[in-house]
Amino acid sequence: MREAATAEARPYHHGDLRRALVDAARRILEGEGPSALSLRAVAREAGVSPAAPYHHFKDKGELLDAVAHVGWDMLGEAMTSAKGRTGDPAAHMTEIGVAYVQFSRAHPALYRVMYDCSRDKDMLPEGMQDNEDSAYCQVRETFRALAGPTVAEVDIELATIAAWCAAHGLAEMTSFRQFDPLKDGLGGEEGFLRAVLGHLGMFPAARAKAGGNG
Amino acid sequence: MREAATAEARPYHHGDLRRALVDAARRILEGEGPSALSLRAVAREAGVSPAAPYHHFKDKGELLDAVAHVGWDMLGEAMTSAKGRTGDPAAHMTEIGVAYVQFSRAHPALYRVMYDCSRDKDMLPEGMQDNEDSAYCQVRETFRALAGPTVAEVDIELATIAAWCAAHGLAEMTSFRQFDPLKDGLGGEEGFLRAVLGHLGMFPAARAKAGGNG
DNA sequence: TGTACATCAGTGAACGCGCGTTCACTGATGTAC
DNA sequence: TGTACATCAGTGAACGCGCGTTCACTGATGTAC
Repeated sequence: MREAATAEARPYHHGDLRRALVDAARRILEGEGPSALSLRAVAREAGVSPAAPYHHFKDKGELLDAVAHVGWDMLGEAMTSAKGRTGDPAAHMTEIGVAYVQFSRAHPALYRVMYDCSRDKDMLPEGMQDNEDSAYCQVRETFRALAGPTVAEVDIELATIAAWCAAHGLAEMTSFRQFDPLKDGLGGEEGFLRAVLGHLGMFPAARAKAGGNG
Repeated sequence: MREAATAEARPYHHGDLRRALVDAARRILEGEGPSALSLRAVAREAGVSPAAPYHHFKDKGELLDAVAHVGWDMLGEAMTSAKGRTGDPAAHMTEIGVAYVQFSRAHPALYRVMYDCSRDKDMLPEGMQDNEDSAYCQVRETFRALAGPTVAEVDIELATIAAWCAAHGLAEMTSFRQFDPLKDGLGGEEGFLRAVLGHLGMFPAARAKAGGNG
């Protein structure tokens, strides 16, 4: 709000334009989707000239990277708190999976940007890298805790990838309207998510909750 | 080739411009990726004026839809022939899954367009619709054959969705370079695909082939 | 078989648009002495 | 405490670009008689 285009008496120096630009970009994503996210539109939304962003970002790509970074932070936090919401370790993976898809549903345009940024470079997005605190590592450590010491490292890695693929696929599919009747029959979207995850083998608790059939 | 920009003695009337435009679009996708796919570029590639496509397509979107249509046809065929390549019904799902991901790897830009076309409309892409011959129905019928008559319809539907999500997620993840070492350790990309699918529960034959661990 | 004419499928120039980026500039801030 | 000056972070106009689409047009084709 403070950074909106209607900046009445903003001083010449903004103070925190970098952050304001990232926020403006997010607002545009929420409101108009990824195709509206131009550098000029971001500057406009932040109430600043089209050249101003260049004092904070090398080019458009660098701004997008910053936006994606915020997105991965948000997703990581959503996953962490979903995990903390249940005391049952066996349910951790399912809760993380549900939280992942729900994040993508709540911020579809941001979610798109998070992957698009890295796809062009054929590089893993930030949240999937082997950093200390990445979202991906969170999933892997959850698997490791569930697996115990006898399971081979490569299998933990593969299970993590498999779960990630499933969640990402579900995140992209869930938006399609044709699934609405099915969702209604399963108690809403969350019921649908748990039912699908229950069929995926990585999410045993979801399977139980969804009725144990299949 | 015949429709390429170097059209020496093409007659005034093209004869089959509609098809030539779709082919040109596919050539652009293969060579330069989705971001290069403008209506003008397609016309250029087909050796025709920028206005010519409007005699065959209402607008750019309609051309893209036609390109996506071809893509879904190709994918459906790839899945059918993968299924036919093994006599073991238990392996059908896995072979279809591998074929799916391999198609996306062979035609990454086309694959993107196939989904992008429908995402904007929040509608299922063609290949996922409940048509007689859609790729999606092919998967569902494969599940139905494996499941037998006691399994509830909704579970067949959910299993189909789950498998589709997993395959789509894997298709999008497999391109990331960071997985290359893992692929090398698993006998190349196909080994990697089978190993990940083997962790996904929908693909029991892959699990067996990948070593049965996990 | 010839001819008039409607229709089809192209051309090429032009429209307005928004984009990413650069430029010379200027106002504000911070620092050395 | 003042002052000179370097640096920082903005401005606003302009650049060239490629885009989707429209327009009046024209060449080629097909058809009725």
